[in-house]
Amino acid sequence: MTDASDRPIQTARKRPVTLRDVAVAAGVSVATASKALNDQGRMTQETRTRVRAIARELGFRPNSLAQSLLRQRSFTVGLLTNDTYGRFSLPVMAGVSEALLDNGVSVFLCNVEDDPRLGQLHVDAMLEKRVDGIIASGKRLDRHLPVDLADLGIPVIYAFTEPDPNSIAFVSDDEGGARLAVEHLIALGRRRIVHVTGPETFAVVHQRAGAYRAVLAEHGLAGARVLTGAWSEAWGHEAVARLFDDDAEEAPDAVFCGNDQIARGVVDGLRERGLRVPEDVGVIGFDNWEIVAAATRPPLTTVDMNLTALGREAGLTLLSLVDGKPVEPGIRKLPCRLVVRQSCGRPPGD
Amino acid sequence: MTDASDRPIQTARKRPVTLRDVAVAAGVSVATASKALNDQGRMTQETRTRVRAIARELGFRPNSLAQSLLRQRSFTVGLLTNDTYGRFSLPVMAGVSEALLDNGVSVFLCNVEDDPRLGQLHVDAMLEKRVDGIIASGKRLDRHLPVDLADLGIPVIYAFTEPDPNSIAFVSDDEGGARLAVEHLIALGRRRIVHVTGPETFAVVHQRAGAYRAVLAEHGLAGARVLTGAWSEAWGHEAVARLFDDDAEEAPDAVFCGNDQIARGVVDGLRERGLRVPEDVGVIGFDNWEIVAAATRPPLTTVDMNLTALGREAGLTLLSLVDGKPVEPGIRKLPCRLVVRQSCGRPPGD
DNA sequence: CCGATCTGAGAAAAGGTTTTCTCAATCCTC
DNA sequence: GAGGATTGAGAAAACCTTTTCTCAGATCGG
Repeated sequence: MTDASDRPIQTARKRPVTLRDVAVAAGVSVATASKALNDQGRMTQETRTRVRAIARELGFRPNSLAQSLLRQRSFTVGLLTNDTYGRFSLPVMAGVSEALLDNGVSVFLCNVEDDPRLGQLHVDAMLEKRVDGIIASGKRLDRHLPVDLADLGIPVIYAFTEPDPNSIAFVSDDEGGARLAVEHLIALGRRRIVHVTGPETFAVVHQRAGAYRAVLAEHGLAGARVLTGAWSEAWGHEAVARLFDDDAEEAPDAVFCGNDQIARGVVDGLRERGLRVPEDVGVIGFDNWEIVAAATRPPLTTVDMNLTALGREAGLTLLSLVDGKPVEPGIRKLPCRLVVRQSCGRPPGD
Repeated sequence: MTDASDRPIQTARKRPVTLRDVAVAAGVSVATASKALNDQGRMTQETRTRVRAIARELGFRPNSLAQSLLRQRSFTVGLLTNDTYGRFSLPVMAGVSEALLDNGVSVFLCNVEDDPRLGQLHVDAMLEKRVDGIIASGKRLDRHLPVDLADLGIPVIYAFTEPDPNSIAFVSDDEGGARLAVEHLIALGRRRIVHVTGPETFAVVHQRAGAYRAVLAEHGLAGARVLTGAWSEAWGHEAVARLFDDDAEEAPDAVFCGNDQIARGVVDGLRERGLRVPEDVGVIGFDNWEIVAAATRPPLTTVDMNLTALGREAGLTLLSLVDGKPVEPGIRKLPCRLVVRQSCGRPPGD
């Protein structure tokens, strides 16, 4: 077999066309070419259009490396997260990306797991690449990323993760979300509502449980009951056993769950006991994780934390900061949204 | 209330330390400073260590924009995907990122959905940022991204998505994966194995079904049966009804499912019929989507497509290409891996 | 002690773009 | 027609780093 040197082999990239090439082709100086393309400086309309036509023809793309070097601005930001499976940070990322794309800003995604060494590595890489700012995100509202982002010399925004003191952060309003859920159940006529949620080591567990108790109290309902466990289907399943096995006459008529997986376990557990959802027991989840919420039978009514909107706000705020506009430090809570499906029954008047 | 100008407000980023600053502080020229830091050129050891000490002291970080401009290499690549929820592309991304981080390369993540306009926008942005190369990924092996990546002038690698002709691609070996699954079931003594999978519009459905039939034939087993439907739990559930309602004496003793969600639906359906998994029926999934596979009761035995390894290979190959090394075009199939949990029973001798 | 070699370090160019400054030519006004 | 204003366009500096070239002084061999 001879050397198949005619076979197409991927290699050799062509030299990109520079402003100089355009200038030469148009018979003007690079300065004039630059001004023609940027609508700057003074020249005849003829020159301007000629340069532009040639630039288009040659497929000229300004080298953003050179621009960045000059402008001291890279039009690049870093998104740091420890949420490997993207459960929370991908929606945030979608929002950030959406907000920034329109401004010509690209996003470096860096997953640091929970490894400080990896975190430092990524932060160093971002700093060297001269990102204009950093958005820190995560999988938990009450845990720090394994890196210190203070005094980096560039703006930092926290989105859905534990912020540094005196920084700017966007988080979901978990109390508000819990209120939405419980008030929805009450509006549907449920009276014996229990709360099955995650481990007590999570701050949101307390926030939501507090709101749950407060709403019950506001409506004169006694018998608040909070069961904490894992964030898993198995725990939802087990919680049903605990709730419905002892005294059936006082059994709950609704379960407010700390996430959709627990809710799914609860629904499955109820069905195995011959209890109908939503006729006998209403179930409401949290997170609106489509893949779980929509696959549950019946599909879950749940609370959506609006993570994409949160990411969008974070992105826009970061841009303000990069532009030098002052922004008050503090934690902004963004409202949640109720997504009504079928696991609680139809709302009245619907 | 007076103007609280003493309140800490995020603004004003400090000017980064440049090589010039280091040189001045060390009393040498920038050329010498550069050489000192890069172990180049000739100078006394004393000068070298002094410059380095000062650089460290000042927290000097070379501006990678300037380096990139000079080296014609940005140490940046783009990862293009249309997999919004990251089901497939996040593991790929993890592998890519892992392979590149060690080489000082950062990754722009760009989600283009299925929108050609968005795709073009992202590709243009990447080209302007002078990425060294692009990795195209997706949620489906037999669909193109909504962008044309040919003739971009930079290397492109396809990972878990439909490649252009004559390009370089890494995909999972779905036939091999299916063989693993069916042979596993046969090794466990199952004889009446059916295949419940996704829509016929997917190429992988045919590939896997073909391998399934082939393995049955190789073992002298007749009665191959393929049921196609949606990639959903609901379909798995419904398939069980079709399979187990008609003639119970010839009911299957194993179900090979096209993905973990279908498998989950099958397991649930079987339980509702009083059939035990794995004692009465073995069930095997595909994808090894932890969140589904591990939450199923019993946990699913399933096929893992090794997407992270696939991403790593893609990343390393892209680097070779960027370094100018020639790489043969073609499609590389990477082997799948069987993940044994409990839904098929314990393998003999285990 | 003189020419050749070696050593340490700086000057300058390059990479691509933007912006300010400069300058020659043209136009206007009186 | 002379002086000033205006216009079109180019030269050069700046952004920051790397690398090649140059050069003065020191060292060495004879």
